[in-house]
Amino acid sequence: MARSFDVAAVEAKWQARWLDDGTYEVDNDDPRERYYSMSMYPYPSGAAHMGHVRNYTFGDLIVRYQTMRGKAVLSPFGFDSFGLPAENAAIKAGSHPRIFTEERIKELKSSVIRLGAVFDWRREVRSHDPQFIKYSQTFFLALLEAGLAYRAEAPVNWCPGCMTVLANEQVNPDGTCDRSGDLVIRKNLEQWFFKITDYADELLYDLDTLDWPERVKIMQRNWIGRSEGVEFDLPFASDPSKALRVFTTRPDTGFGVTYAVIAPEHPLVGDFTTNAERASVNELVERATSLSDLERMTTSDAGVGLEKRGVFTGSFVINPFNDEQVPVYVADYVLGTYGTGAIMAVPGEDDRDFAFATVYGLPIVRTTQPPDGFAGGAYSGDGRHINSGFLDGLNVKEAKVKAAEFLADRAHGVNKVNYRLRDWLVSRQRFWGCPIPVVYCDTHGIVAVPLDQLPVLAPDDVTMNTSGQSPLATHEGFRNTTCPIDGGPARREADTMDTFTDSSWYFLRYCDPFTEGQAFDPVEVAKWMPVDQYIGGIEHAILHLLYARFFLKALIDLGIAPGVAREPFTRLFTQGIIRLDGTRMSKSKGNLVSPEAYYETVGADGLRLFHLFVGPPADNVDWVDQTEELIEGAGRFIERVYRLMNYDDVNFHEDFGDADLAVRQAIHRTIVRVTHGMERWSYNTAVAAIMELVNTVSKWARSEHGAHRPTMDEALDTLLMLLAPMTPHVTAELWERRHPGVPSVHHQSWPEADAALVKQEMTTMVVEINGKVRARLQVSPEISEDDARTAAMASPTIQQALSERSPQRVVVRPPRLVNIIV
RNA sequence: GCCCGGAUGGCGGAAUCGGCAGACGCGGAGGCCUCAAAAGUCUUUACUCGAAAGGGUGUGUGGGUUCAACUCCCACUCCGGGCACCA
Repeated sequence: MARSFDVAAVEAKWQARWLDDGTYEVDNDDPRERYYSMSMYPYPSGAAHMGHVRNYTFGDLIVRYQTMRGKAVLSPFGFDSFGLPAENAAIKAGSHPRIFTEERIKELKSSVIRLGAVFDWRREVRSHDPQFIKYSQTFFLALLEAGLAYRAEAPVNWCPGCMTVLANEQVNPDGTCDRSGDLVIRKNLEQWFFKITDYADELLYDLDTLDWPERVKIMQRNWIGRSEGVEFDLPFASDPSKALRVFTTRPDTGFGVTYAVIAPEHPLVGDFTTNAERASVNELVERATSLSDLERMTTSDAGVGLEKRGVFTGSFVINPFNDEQVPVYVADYVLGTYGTGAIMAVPGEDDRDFAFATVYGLPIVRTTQPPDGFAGGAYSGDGRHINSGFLDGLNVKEAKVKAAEFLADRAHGVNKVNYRLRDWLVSRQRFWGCPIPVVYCDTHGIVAVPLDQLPVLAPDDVTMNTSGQSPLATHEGFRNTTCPIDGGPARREADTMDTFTDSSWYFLRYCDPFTEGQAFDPVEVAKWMPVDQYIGGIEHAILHLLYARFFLKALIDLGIAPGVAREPFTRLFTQGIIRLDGTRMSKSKGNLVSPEAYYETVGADGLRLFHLFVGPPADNVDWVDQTEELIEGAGRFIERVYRLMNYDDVNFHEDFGDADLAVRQAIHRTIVRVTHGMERWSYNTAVAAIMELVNTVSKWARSEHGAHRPTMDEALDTLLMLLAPMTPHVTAELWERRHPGVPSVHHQSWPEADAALVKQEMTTMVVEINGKVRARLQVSPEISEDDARTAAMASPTIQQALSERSPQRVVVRPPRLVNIIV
């Protein structure tokens, strides 16, 4: 496209100026009302791709808009610079991940600047910065001291591809690694955990206070998986002094218990197994515990026709509800890590139990009356209880209460809440992460590295192997140290922390990276927190957002972070993804579209405008052939604005006429529409409103009648201000030309609409006959019901359409509509 | 299987409350400008019957509520996403 101005030069000029002038730097003692807007800090993967562009376009629009609204806007940027890709790339290239990472940061940073996105770069954060490491380690030790970080042996998810353990959150539902796609296997290892489960309830209930997309909240609720139930004893039939403890959410179905199941990992498996059954039980236990989760699940998938696997232990327990003996099975569909690791099985009301009972020929008893026509197997809905002794006739809710009381009396029953959420496993057997700052001493065990010795930094001369051991473990100089307590020989922890630890507090560092010797001054943090608007990808709906919420709550409770808000992100916005050929655009898929080429044609402004206009920000964008034309269209629109500003051929006149008044009204109605769009993430309609105004003004200015000059000035200035957050370069340039020596358009106050001009003096009223539009009348918006009726009936077209017919009923809704029923 | 979200012209999408369906843009068609093209500009563009005036139909499908439904209710189809032995 031939441009009437040098887009690249104009954009370069303004980008340099915003940086040089520190236009978007904001001080902590700024007296204006505060607004904290941030996008999720990116993993530095090199030059920005279209997904970044889209993300930062929205973020930048908010920063510039809120600034024009008179607020002190905190707009920070940083890099999530620890992580596996850099380490793997460094191994491949025989280089160091730091070198690799810092190159990528440079690329990404410059392409973010090239987009025209503005930040207070003095606050830039990098996870691998020694200062940042120091404070991550400080927080680890604070959690350790408070008992919120602990070391335990646990069956963990081990990814053979990544050569590290993973958090539960990083394992896909099919049992593969979220990152590498390898099949994750189970290993028993000693690992570090953060006790996020202490905060399960708060993490659940505080979701209600957040202005977040509902689906993100739902995902977190499901992930936390709170469930209320009863834990109670099933006594051994052969030795009533011993019992199998089980957890259930449906104590009301107790009369339907026809067997019990114990997980293969359960410590009492041996006690239950009779000699006759020992061989088959051992075989099942061995198989179940050595299988990957994927294999374990695919061979026994619940209720979808695949056979559940289990064996009879030879023992029986007594159902306290009816004193009947029921057999105990070992089966791999019961998890050792949830509840008590054992269940009462109710095939009549539970799908999984039903499937198992069907295969093993176990009795099925219904205890809830299903509705008429119910054709399924297990029925888990509400209904009247049957076959249930003292519970008969009650509904589920009533029966639960009574059954729980009964169990409390008879079977050591207690009400119990269980969560799906597990503690957060933070150890990683990798190099490129924050070292865990503890040493192991033969005498004193786990000893924290003293604060004055932080940060513990990894040495550079480490062989980045992929042996499955932490690379740091083989570096003797690092590994061998002395015990801080007795000075005796000790070994350093060789694992590093999950990088989600870094992203759990970086937003606090942004608030105050200036105070020496502290991660941040809580007084300064309190000025900014919580984040007013957080923007990022839906892929972080659970992991990052849950961890960060936990971390802030913990830091507040430890007295480290200020307690101004126990939730870090008041409003969350998750923008849509960009898809190419139906799949998500990503570096790993190699289907990236680079923004570079567009900077040469339509500029960053054109690209930004396209992203704002193409559809609702939350929606996904399919990158198709037509997309190029849409981007061209955005560029064309900017051209039109540019030309409109250079109004050589306009016929100006002095008198203010009706046509000029109409333009003033259009200007002020546009202000309302655009402001509205800005406030509710409806940028596509805000852009449309501005386009309409440009069309109106163009037509008017070139009309024979000509334009009233002050009105033209008002139109052009307003247009520039409304567009400024969207296309910041060209608007800054045009504003400067129109108003030399006056502060930039970005320093102007957001325009306010004049209510008198927004008000319509005439509006269109529709007249319908039998719900079909037959006439449109111009009426006053304040028209009375009677006048509306009279006007409608008097309309010639209506008269004609009615002819002989007489209205049976007339619905009048002034000033919008009159509907005549005949 | 369960839970969310969605379905509107050739395309992206618009329509605070139940009250003018299709704003705005892309694409298409035609005109102007031009030696010609590009750029620009003007007109037109849901479908359909009609020469026109004018009429009919139309927001995934089928029902319902209402004077009036893209919007509310019920059932279903398809698409996207999440969860999936958590007892």
